[in-house]
Amino acid sequence: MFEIQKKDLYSGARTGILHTDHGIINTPVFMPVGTAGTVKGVLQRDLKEQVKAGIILGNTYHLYLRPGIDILREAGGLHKFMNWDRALLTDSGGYQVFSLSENRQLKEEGAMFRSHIDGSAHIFSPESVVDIQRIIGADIIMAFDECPPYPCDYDYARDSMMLTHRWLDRALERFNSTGQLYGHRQVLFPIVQGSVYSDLRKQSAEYIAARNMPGNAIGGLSVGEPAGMMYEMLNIVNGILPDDKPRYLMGVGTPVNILEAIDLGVDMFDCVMPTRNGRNGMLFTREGIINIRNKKWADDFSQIDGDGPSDISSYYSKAYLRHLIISGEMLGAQIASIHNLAFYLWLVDEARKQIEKGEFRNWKNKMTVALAQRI
RNA sequence: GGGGAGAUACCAAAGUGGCCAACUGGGGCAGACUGUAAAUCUGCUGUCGAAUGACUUCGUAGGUUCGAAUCCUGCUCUCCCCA
Repeated sequence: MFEIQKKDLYSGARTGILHTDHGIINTPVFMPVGTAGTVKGVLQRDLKEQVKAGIILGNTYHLYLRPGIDILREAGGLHKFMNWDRALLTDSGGYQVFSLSENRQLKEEGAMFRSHIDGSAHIFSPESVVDIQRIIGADIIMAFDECPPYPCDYDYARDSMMLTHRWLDRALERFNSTGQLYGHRQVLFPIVQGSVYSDLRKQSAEYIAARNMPGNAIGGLSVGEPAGMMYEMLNIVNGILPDDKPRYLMGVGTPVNILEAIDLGVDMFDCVMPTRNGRNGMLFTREGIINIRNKKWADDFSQIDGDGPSDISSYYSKAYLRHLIISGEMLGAQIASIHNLAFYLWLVDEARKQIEKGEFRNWKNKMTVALAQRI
């Protein structure tokens, strides 16, 4: 499924190709988040033509609650339902165990949720989450895990990690005893946990590596811990996870986080930041971060990002986009989302080119300074 | 011409003797957002100061009172009803 093309001599960075039945994906890759079967505010057409996304995310928890698995099955899976013929990855709902923690109870069997929509009670188990993801039909599906919060004491982190491991083995059993429903291949990625504790991360990475799955994910990071801690954990984990399998860092992150993680050997990313922060007026550019709501852009009629990552980025002016965002116009959210996503895709694509040229480290060091800047 | 109501900060609008530099919306300015319960949330918004605080404000000019956005009088302006 995955083949490495080029390894950087001076860092852990590498380029690769990920094969799916919905197209091949060059790594490093950024995957736009489309929780409820839509990347918020962005047409599928624009995901292809402007953003140039080869793979996007959906979320098991959200899709299970609405529209529900019956509709998804009837539709023939999420690809058909949303008319997306490129690759899909579904998150398992593990993150919702974390983010909706007030509405949930954890047990060995699984997690009891209360729907954020109507308060109704539901149970997710490692098995049922595999079943649901079979019905959704994503190319890559995720094991059901617990994403512990930060800070998190050692005992909780250890117990949580071990629960995630037990859940993984149950998920694998279910996954291996069921098949795809729609004629294309599905693979399951397990998830490394262990909070910010080196020995737990090591233990978890070894456990996950031993399952010999087609790809491996790293979860439970960027939940509030300092970035340095995240890099430290990545360094440990990536030293253990097999080289010849893609490594997916879940939920990360800022452009700088992504470049640092690529440096440490991560291949796949997703994050709500380009879309959510875009809707809220934050734009990512090569020169740094723009808060387009700031008054200083009111009469700046230059392109949002001249010579930028998408046609949209150069088609509209900063002053116009500011006006739209300030006015709460939905076109503003669309433009900002498309631009930011295109920027993220450009960033990882450029990283890939730099790795191929053997100049990744130098380029990254230059870029991280500019990218973190507020302009 | 007669009768009535009103004038509060950028806008709207509370407040009717001390807890008022003045509720609340909106607007403005800034911040947050990392496997999306987020087109959401937070802070500030008279002047000066990092702050304790100081100073100037509730149409306008006076007055009553220890104390006035609030009570009294004159003036200016606005709106409504009748003719």
